[in-house]
Amino acid sequence: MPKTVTRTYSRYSREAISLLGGLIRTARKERKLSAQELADRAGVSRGLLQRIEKGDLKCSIGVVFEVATIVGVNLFDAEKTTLTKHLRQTEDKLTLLPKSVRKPAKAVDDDF
Amino acid sequence: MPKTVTRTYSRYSREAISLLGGLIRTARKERKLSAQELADRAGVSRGLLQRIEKGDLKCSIGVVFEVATIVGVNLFDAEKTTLTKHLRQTEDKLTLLPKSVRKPAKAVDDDF
DNA sequence: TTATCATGGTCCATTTACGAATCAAAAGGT
DNA sequence: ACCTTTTGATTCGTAAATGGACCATGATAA
Repeated sequence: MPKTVTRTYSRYSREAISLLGGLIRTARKERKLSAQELADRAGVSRGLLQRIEKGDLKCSIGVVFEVATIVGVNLFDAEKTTLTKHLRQTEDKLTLLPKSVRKPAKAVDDDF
Repeated sequence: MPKTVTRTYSRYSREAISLLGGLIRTARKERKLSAQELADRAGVSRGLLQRIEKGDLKCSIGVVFEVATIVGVNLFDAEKTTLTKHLRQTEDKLTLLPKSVRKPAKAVDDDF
């Protein structure tokens, strides 16, 4: 018998993704797009779009973001700061941090 | 021969997800977690975490959000307004909108 | 009311993502 | 310098996601 993978998700993750799906659905209707139309524009099946709008945790993030972008729901509001700028900043920050994370071997002498 | 699905993504989607991965990686290192440790906590393999941090568009959104949540990267900052509140608001908005989207059959007389 | 279209759900075939194991290389502590 | 551990990158088998077709129901325009 095949073993089934059961993932656990935090309440926050579930709610956040559910909210995202709701925002997408709302935005779609406000723009008067049928599910099929939006699905076509995003290059996905209508069934998948349904799951996205329902907040299905197992949809690929690329597809979800793509659909969201099409109807104008942006996670990172690129108002003041552009996304690319953020990207660079993140990279910069990473070069400052140690490249590999490592625990001290034993107890250090700051333990009293 | 099996036909291969090739998706197209907008620049925004790619950059946003890439940024998200970078934020996760930065947060992980700041918290001095090894990739293996974070992967364990999230219940995913180290390989998958690598792809997430790299900004792989094909990872499931649930897993990405879960990892992000663990290291403290929140998409919707639940500061002032809680997520649940937003959820309710979205639902309310949906009930106001027409339940199905439909184009008018012919030309309406508001075209002059 | 009626005809039309959007939506929701299910089933199946196929593609794909994911976990596990492995290896090489780089990095950091001592 | 040495040794340990993190990281990056493969490969492969299996479980899961996705598309497509289908049907039933619901909603809306005429």
